[in-house]
Amino acid sequence: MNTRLKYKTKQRDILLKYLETVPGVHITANDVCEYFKQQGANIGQSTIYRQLESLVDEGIINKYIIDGNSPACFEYVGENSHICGNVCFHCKCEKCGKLIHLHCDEMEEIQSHLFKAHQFKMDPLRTVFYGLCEECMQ
Amino acid sequence: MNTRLKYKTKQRDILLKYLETVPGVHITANDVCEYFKQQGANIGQSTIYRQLESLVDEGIINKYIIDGNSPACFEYVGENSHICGNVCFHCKCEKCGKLIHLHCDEMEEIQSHLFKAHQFKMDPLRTVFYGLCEECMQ
DNA sequence: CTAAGTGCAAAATGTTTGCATACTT
DNA sequence: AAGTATGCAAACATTTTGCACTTAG
Repeated sequence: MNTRLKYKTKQRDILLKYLETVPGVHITANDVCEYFKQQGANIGQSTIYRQLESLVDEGIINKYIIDGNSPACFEYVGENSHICGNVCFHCKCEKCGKLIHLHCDEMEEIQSHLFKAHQFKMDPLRTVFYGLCEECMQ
Repeated sequence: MNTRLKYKTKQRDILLKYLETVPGVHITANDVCEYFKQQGANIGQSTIYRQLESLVDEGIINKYIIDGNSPACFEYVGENSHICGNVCFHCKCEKCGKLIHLHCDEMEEIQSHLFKAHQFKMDPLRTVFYGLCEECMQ
C-alpha cells in the first residue's frame, strides 16, 4: 500500500514533466499511457500505475474516484498542495452522467461546518455531490 | 444506465427480504451471493447485481464506493428513505465505515449554494460525504 | 554492489453482457 | 402473448503482480 518509490528515474521525470503541463486537469492512468505511446516514449503501464500511486502518496497529485466502474482520475496539484484551494469538488449528474469539477472557496465552508458542528473531517477527494445539472433540470 | 426492473419476482422478493434484516449494514454484492449460496437459494450473481442496481435506482438501498478497488457496498435504507430526504445528510467514515445521519438545516445551504452559484441541483439522498469520524480522527 | 524501478505478460478483481430460457402481467 | 427477468458463462475494464532485467545510489 505504502509503496513509495525512492529513486529518481527517467520515467518518473518525464511523467512528472508531463503532469506539470496539465495542472488541475483530470486524467486517467490510461490517458497517460496513451499520451506516452503517441510521443514514442515507452513507459510501461505498470510503471505509470506505480508512479502515479507514489505521487498520490507524496501529495503531488490527487486521485479521484467518481464511481466504481470508471477509471480513477488524477490531477496535478504540485508540491504546494497543502495550500488551500487545490482540491476540487465534484458534482455528478445522475441523468446525463456529466462530471463537473469546481474549484470553489465557498465550498470549503462545507468542510469547515462539518468539522466544527459535526466533528466530521470531510474528504473532498472522495466525496461526490450527486444531483442534476443545469441542462438535465429542464 | 437507467435499467429499472419492473416485475415482482421470487428472486427480488427474497433479496429484499434479506436486505430488510440488515438495515444500515454494509454488504457487498459478493456478500449477498455468498449468503444465498449458503442458504441453498440459488440466485445468479448477475441477477443480484441487476437487482441491486435497480434497488439503488429506486432509492431503497444506497450504494457506497469507498475506494475504487474494493467492491461497492450496499446498505438497506427502506422505502421511507425519502421522508427524511430533504433534511437528512449522510457522512460515512472511510476508516471504520460508520454511517452518520445528520439532520441539519445549515447543511441545506450547501444545496442552496450549489444551486444558485453552480446551477446544480444536489440530491441529498444519493450524496454521501466521505471522510473521518471523530473517533478515527485521533 | 545493493536496493529499487522497469516492462512485459499474466492474473486478479469486480462488474457487465449476450443469449436462450423461464416467469409476470 | 408481450414484455421482462433469470442464469450461465464469457467478456470487460481497470488495476495489480511475478519475475527477469536494468538502473540509480
